[in-house]
Amino acid sequence: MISIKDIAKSLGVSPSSVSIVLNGKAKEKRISDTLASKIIEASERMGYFPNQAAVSLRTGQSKTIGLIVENISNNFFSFLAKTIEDEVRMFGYNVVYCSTENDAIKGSELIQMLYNQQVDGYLITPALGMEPDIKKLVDRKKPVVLMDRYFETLNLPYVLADNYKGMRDGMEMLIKAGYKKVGFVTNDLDLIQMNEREIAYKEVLTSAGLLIDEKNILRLKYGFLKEEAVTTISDFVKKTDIDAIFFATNYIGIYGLESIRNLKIKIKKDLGVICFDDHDIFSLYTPAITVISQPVREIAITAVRILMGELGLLKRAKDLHIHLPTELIFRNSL
Amino acid sequence: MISIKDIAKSLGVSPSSVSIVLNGKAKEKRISDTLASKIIEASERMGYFPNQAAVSLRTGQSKTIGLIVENISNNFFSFLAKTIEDEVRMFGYNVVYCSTENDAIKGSELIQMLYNQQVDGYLITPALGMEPDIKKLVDRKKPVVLMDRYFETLNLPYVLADNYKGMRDGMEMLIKAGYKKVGFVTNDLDLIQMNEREIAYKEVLTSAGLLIDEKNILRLKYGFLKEEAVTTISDFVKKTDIDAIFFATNYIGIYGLESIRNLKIKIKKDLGVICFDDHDIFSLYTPAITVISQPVREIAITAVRILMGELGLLKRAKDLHIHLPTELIFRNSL
DNA sequence: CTGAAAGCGCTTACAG
DNA sequence: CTGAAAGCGCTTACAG
Repeated sequence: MISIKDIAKSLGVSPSSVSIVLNGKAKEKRISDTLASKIIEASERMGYFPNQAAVSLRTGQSKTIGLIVENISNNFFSFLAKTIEDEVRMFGYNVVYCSTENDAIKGSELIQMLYNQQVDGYLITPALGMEPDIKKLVDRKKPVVLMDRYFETLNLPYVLADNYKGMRDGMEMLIKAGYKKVGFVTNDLDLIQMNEREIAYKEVLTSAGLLIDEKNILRLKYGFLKEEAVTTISDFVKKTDIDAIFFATNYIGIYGLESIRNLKIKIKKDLGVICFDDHDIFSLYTPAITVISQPVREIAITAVRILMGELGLLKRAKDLHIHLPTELIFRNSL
Repeated sequence: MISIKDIAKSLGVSPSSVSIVLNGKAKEKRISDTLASKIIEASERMGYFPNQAAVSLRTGQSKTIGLIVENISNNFFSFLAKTIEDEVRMFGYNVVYCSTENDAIKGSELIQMLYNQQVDGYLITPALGMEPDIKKLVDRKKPVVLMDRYFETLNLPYVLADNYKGMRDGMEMLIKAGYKKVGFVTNDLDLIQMNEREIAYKEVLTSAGLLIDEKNILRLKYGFLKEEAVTTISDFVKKTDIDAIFFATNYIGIYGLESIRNLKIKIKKDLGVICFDDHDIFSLYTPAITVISQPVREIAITAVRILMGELGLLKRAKDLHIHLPTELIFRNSL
């Protein structure tokens, strides 16, 4: 590994001059143009690249972002991860990813690990219970941007879909289409984005003059295996008399499609189906499933932009609490 | 941030003793038990965590693995990433991910970036043309394990599915089921795993006494947008008289299903369908699609095990060229 | 059994 | 306009 010292020695100048020039501060520090160009030429010829560990130790900047998601293998999060990667790369940043699996203990360890690694900023889709650890980060002046969900008690930047409005859109369309008994299948996590969807579900029912029947709401245990989930949804559909079903997330919707298929129920004719969050499966399924699509790409881009603002690489955003509009994609399931 | 010096000062001992104890070398360096336990107690009480940048600079070990995939947002790779994350975490490692998008120029930059970041080891699904950059890594004594594909000219550890055998299995089943004109839709990347699939496709045809008709092979341009791919496959199906179609990857298969649906062709009755690599969509589709499933989890686990061997954290593997068996999952499309 | 010192590669305040 | 020196936080060879 060739170092600044090597370049300095080969040119008979001091390492500090080399450092200054390579950091683009030649003008500022009034290094002569001749010396500057000699240094640049030599560094290229010798194939010099800075040792990030040394830079990091010295400056406290690692040029690395920590990305904490629920599960990197999940569609939504891996797509988020890809956009984040592309966006931060434009600022010269790498990203370290971690999956919490919605476990606060694990999330806490991951934050500690990223902290030790000296990551410069954090993009987090927090699990319930990670609040204190995230607060600690903020206390230590680390920039944090939350995605997909947030804590009402923590005044932090966040970016997510407008879950309330998106859910309202979907529900209103169901009501307008004449459905009267809409089932809702969600998970049992007390996360803000899920809660907002549920609130909208209930509000639309109420304002349409329909009753909220708790029996029509199914809360799937998070961490259910596929088979358990599919069976539970089947049982739920069988024992209620709903005429439409709203799946609160795409993975729940995928399980739900399997349940419905197993029950040999005809989608649209026997049961209207709609899902929050799109997925390749939904457009390919027969019939294609109507969804509320989340602006995943925009969530990632916006979160990165805010984070770069906090890191001083971009103008600081004024608005730090962002709800991005969802899109109702009408297909063939209602 | 509290440092080793702070602990040393608070205890009135030297920083070296603290370092030795915290690295578990108390016995080896014959530090007294009393001092050792005092140091451990203090470090916990004060909430000490090592600054990884400093450790990295000093030891040359960053405790970070570089993961280079084709595209982190793709199902196969994000699942790979999740397993890798879990596996390396057990050794105290983090992982930085990058997507090449099958672009060698980008891949080259990413490798340089990871190298500067001082990652300890590399897990790479290489794009065509990354050979020289990977070779440079090896020359610099960096452990590298290739996944999903490899270079025949580079004697490096690799782990992938047994593409040849998997494809044979699928083709033999098609032949046995009586199909005579099997179409093959692949991409135009000259990657080893794709080549092996094509070789097996041709060999089975030949040994079944059937002709290889180049018109029955479609090579989709990598980077095709969804619409282009769907249309191209539709045109291909229309102008050939194939009785079955073998999709060479899951994303091609997903496009293909859409093409077939657009053409209003009946799967199984009019056209047998099989795909290399499974996906949620295939089991949910009507009819469910028969696939050759890759052992993604095992690929990740094995690759990590080999890498940890190279890093000296595990017994070094003897066998460094691993072809893992695929599984034929028979469903309803033939 | 323990401490002082050197050094990993870099940046920056300071001196000239 | 340029260089020598200090120091980021750690580890390790060396001295005692």
